[in-house]
Amino acid sequence: MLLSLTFPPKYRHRTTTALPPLLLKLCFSPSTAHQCHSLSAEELTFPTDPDATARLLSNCLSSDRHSDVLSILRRTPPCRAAVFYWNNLIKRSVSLQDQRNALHLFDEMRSLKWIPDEYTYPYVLKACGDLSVLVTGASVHGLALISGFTNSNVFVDNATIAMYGRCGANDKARQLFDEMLKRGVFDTISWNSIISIYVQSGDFRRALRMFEEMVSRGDIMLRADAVSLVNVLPACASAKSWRSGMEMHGYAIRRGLLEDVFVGNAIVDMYAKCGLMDGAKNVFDRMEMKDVVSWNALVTGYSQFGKFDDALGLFERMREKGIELNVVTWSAVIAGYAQRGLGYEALDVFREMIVSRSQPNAVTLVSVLSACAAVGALVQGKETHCYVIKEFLNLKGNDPGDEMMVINGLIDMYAKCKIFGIARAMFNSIEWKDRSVVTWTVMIGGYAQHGEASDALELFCEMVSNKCRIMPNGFTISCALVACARLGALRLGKEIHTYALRNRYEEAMLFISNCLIDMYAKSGDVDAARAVFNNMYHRNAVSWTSIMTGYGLHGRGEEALQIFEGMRKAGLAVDGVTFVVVLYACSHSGMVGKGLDYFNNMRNDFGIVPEVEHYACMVDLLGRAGRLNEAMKLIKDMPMQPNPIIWVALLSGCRLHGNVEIGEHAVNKLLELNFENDGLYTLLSNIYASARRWKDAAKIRLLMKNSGIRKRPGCSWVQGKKGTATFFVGDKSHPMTKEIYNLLDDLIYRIKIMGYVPETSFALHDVDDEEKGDLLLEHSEKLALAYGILTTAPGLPIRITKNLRVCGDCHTAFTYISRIVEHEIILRDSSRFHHFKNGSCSCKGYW
DNA sequence: GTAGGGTTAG
Repeated sequence: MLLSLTFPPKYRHRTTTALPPLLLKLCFSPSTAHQCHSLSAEELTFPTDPDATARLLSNCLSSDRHSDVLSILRRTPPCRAAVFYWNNLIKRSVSLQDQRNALHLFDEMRSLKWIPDEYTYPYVLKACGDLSVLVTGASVHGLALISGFTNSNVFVDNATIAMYGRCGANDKARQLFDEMLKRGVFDTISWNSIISIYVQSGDFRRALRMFEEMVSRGDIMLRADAVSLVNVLPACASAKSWRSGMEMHGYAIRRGLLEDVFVGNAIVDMYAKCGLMDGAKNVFDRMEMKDVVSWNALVTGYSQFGKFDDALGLFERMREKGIELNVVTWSAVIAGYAQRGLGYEALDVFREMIVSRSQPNAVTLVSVLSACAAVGALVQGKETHCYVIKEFLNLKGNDPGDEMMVINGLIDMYAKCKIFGIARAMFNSIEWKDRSVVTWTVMIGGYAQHGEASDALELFCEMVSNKCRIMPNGFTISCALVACARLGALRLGKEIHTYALRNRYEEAMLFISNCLIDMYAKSGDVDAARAVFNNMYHRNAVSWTSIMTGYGLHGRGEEALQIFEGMRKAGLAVDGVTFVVVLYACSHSGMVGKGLDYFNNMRNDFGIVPEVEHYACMVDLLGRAGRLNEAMKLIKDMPMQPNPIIWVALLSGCRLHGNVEIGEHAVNKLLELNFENDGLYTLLSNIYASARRWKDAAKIRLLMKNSGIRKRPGCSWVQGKKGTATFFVGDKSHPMTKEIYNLLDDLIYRIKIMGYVPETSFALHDVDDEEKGDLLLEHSEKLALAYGILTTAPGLPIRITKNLRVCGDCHTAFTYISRIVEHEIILRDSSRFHHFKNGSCSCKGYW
């Protein structure tokens, strides 16, 4: 129909039955001729005059009627002169990012017996490269080879190299490049292509070497141009080789290439990524032509090297100057806030972005979600989820990888807001094949960090099982180790340690090792933690503080302080966190004098102002040592408002030393702060019970009952040969219950002879002492110990973990029992580790 | 041919 409108009327009644001689000559096969004969009546209006066809094609092309061009080509017998029009259609398709269509056009033209020329191949090869279809690309390469274009036309060869590069066949690309070098037929583009391949595949060193070789050849015909620099500068940036970058900067000045805004931008970016912000700023200031990319490069440089204020200043200047902000600018600022944990500020910027009608993309949304995750802003996170559904997901032209990233961001956000139900449902709804390592990792990490450590490990095991066979990355390993640390899952932690060593996680080894230190220390084996620490190539402040915390946890304060001195000698910056750890180690080791010294001198000697956490450590330290009045005085003299942690620390001290008066004070303060939990009431009730104030203890229990607060049940677990056995108070569900209780009876009988007297105040119940002794017998840690003794080979340590603080009576009983069993008993409670051996405990009373 | 993003440790 269209055709009939565009044809000049004089051709209307001509038919194609009799082809003019020229066209006949150019017909390649009878089949095409046959097609010409089988046109419908309407289509018979097609011009038979080749000149008229050429004019018509030219007209259609110049008036952008591309579908008409195609229709005409389909009806025109193949001819060399008109291949140009096919090329044009293919080129257009490629530039419109419709690579599939480009390949279809190529197929169609060949099936119609047209012969592609030296201009066709580069476009088609580019389409193959963009689609990363190696097999198709190689067959196109083969066609070009038979047709005689390969090895004779530098454009086709360059395009072939680029195609192989995009398909990941770097060796093949290099082979072709080397052949071109041998023949002496190459140009700057050939070099740029091969260098670009190395940059894309992350082989920055080789890319830089190739660039140097290119420049040092001194070939007048082969000059590195703006494209070469723009190609290779990101390699300097990624490899952090600012020396090469500076040489390129010099080269750009010598060759007058700095005027190219792309080159200028690439140099600014190179300096910024190498952390040389002054260099970046200098180049930026001297650039005559700047665009939004120049600004963005500088803004992100400042943001990523901790100079976020400078980044924000630039952002403001951009706005003052009326520079049109693009999605990258907005995203960079949002991400900057999010990374610093300033989630609400990030959300404000996002709101502004929407108001200014900038269209957020995947990167923006991911940053916004990470902002929500950082501050646990569930409502805003859900709003963002709605936005994602309405404005982003299933949008035409979305990159599936981008969609996946946003979904990962959503899962992470829900998990960090502790909405595991939604997070897990989203995770489950993703098809197996679509789940990436990151998808698994955000889910595992979410569980691990927010108290669902066993779910984390279950998922981790599923991920690496034969069913899934997903290779965890460094992040995954770290998350799994965090979960092990939480559970004290030494056995699995060790397995993961071996796995990490076997599978070479070099680039993540700092993180993994730091997690390993923490895992070993929190699983009771601080010496293994120390071994990991000693074997590290690189250590950072976290490594030092982790091993210090480990020693602190185990009451090995002297060693912790030695580590602290080592850290200072190694020239590492000491910060507030370091001092929290130092004071913590002192308090768990009863080193009151040392702790006071450090606390009193930290401001003068290290310039660190004590914050509320440091005061909490001091209250804990004095409280554990029974110096409760001093602790009270410290709280009174604090320059800031005491927070619940301070009062809980004081209350624990009161429990340990039976101080009713100060304990009541602490509880009142906690209630004023609306801090209520089961632990608080249990502590107070314990304090009353130990002072034999049964009525008050009963009152508290009644209060708990009436206000619906239930004491979290004590729960202990022990790692046996056949996995982990868990015990609650009075638990009789274990298959070995009979043996366990028999052994306990026997042990208690024997330690009573040695002088053990049940400390009945720890049984909350208001019953006579004989019966209380029985209730004490049923404490979960005692059950776990008996099970441990029954299932552990003599000489090996028994590792028990308790969810709450260990009970005082159990502590005494364990001390006695450690004299008669051939095991070291390592008990981890919610506060610290106790190593019972030969009738003494490592905590030396400071528990 | 340049700029931005998700998951890890004290």
